[in-house]
Amino acid sequence: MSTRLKETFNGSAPGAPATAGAASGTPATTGAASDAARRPQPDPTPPAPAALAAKVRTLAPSMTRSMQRVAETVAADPAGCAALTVTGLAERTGTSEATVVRTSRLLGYPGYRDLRLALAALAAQQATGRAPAVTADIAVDDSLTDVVAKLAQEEQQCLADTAAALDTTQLEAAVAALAGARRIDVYGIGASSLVGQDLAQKLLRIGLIAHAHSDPHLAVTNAVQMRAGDVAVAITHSGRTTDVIEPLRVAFDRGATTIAVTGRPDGEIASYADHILTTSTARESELRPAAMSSRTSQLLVVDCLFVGVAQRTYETAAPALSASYEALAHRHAPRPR
Amino acid sequence: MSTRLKETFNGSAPGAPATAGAASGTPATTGAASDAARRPQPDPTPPAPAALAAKVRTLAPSMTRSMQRVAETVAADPAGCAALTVTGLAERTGTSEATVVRTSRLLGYPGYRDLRLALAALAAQQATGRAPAVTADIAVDDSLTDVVAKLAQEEQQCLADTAAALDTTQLEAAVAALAGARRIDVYGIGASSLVGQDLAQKLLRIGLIAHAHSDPHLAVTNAVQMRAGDVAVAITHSGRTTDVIEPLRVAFDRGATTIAVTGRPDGEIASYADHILTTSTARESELRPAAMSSRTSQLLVVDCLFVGVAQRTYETAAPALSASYEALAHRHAPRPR
DNA sequence: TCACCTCTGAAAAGTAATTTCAGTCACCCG
DNA sequence: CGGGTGACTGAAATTACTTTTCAGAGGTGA
Repeated sequence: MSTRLKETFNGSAPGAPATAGAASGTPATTGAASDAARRPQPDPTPPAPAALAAKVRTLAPSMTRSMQRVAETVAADPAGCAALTVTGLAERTGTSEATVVRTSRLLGYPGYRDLRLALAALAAQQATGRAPAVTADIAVDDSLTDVVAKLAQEEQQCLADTAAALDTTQLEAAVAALAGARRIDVYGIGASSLVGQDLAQKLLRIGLIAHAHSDPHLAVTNAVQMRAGDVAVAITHSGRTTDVIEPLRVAFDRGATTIAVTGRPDGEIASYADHILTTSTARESELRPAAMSSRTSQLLVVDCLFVGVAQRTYETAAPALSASYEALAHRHAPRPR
Repeated sequence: MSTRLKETFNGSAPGAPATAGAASGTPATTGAASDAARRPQPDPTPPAPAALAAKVRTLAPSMTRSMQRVAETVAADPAGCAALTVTGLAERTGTSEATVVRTSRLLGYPGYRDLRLALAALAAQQATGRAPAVTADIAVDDSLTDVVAKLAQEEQQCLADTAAALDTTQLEAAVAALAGARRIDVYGIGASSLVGQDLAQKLLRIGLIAHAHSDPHLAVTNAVQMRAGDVAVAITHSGRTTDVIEPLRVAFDRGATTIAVTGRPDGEIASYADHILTTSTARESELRPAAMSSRTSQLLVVDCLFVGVAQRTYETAAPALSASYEALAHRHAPRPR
């Protein structure tokens, strides 16, 4: 059958011998025209996406021995072959460049370049497909690559859980209280102390009077000063950290509005909280103590509080934000490069 | 291979006195000298797999305008760009072939050919992967429900980007250094200070001697005491916070092993870091300053460091972890219910 | 304003892909 | 059994694409 294409692909009819440049652009002779006309489809298949192995099997019978070698090599190790040039692949399969190109054509690509691209794509698909859920606990002998993947995965899950479980009504109330507060105290101990400082830093940045306390004694001392119109925020994952509950109780008794950010909305701390924001907890393992996921979760809640407050005090918050940015500029070395 | 590329920017190597040196290093410090001597490796970046969008964001600030155009085009439409030749992409972005090649290099590939391969791979992943994830900026009039959803979404993305872009080799080296450290100093200012404290807290928990400094003067004072066998960690998103660079430089000069956790691996801080861990940067908007995403990213890196160290010192870490847990038990109110 | 320095793209140089072409081999027919 | 025929193959020539070089444009600081 004439389908046995004359190696040449574009309409360079044998009519014009040698013929340098003219080939592509020239409208051409009758011979070329009819050739083009009779070239309905070089190959009915569009650049195959990922069903390459199947295609190789289908087409194998119509291939010559050398071409089969190329096709099989390619199907067996897409990733490896994608890294090779024509010459490289020719060598690896013990054939010539011409054969590689011919194989590429037979498989439905315009040339080797495109086969190579498809190979890279295929390799990527295989790679992602082969990476199933990494839900397993982090083990002592996990590679660092695994550790990174698992940690990222777990924290992402934690964020999703927290967002889904967060009570918008409570959040709304908490934001309103913060936005109108005369002064804000934040209580947190240990890991939660950092979250508290983060909140206080952010609120300060938009012009609110906020202070984070991690010293239980000082916290209580300060709490005594609180009164109606003030807001106290307590952050504790367990919901029963006495050193944090105590100042919140004091502030509550003094008439301040109290907010609890906790993973145990039924804990003792709930008794003294006007608004409760629940953080979620991920499974924890030996190497991944609760502190990690609770922190992630708490920070998301804190960010939500901050953005909410910033929205409601936009008139003052926006200028304050850019001002604090400007003020820090000179603490940085001159632009590199 | 033999083609020793000429235009190689390899400015990535901090030592290159050509550009960076002229600009910032002019004051002629001892740092520059020891720096050149101890320069770790020419290009720490392996061909990124799929973290391309993140990488573009990270590197964008250090790119010229035309390069940014190329990088953005490529990040926005990997599939489309994979089909283009250098010339095609140059035309599409209104630049020249040279610029496209330069951009490819900056992104960590040997040349355009390889970037194109990676693009094809990325496109394939995206195609099989999930929906494009629509992330609009947070607006002033968004409802709190929207705010929660958007924040959670963005932080998740940030985690994924960070994990994908994290250089395992660097991480491995950093973990090894920390695990064997005689003492560990952590430098961080502002928002990064909290991350630093988090790291120090965690390391303390597993029996290492770690201290976080947020006072620049005290940090330098402490850095002077560092010597070989000690490890200094600096955390700065911008990579050019002088108050953090300074103590790291001092520790570096004293012979300590230095680690930088930064969003700008090409920043000045790179000159004094034996190991660089790159955090990724999310788009930032007015209501969501860079601090938020950088913090999320930094914390993931810190967690990875911690888990890595805990694995390598498991014999002592495991008992230490449970011991600290026990020790805190009495600070909690009796179990509710 | 001038000197300097970086960025940029046009074009040269180089590398990889494609096509040509002639040699080889197997098969088939006389 | 021998000669002819046609298909397969790889070396070499050609073409397409990529990379490097280089000089001018545009900006910046003195």
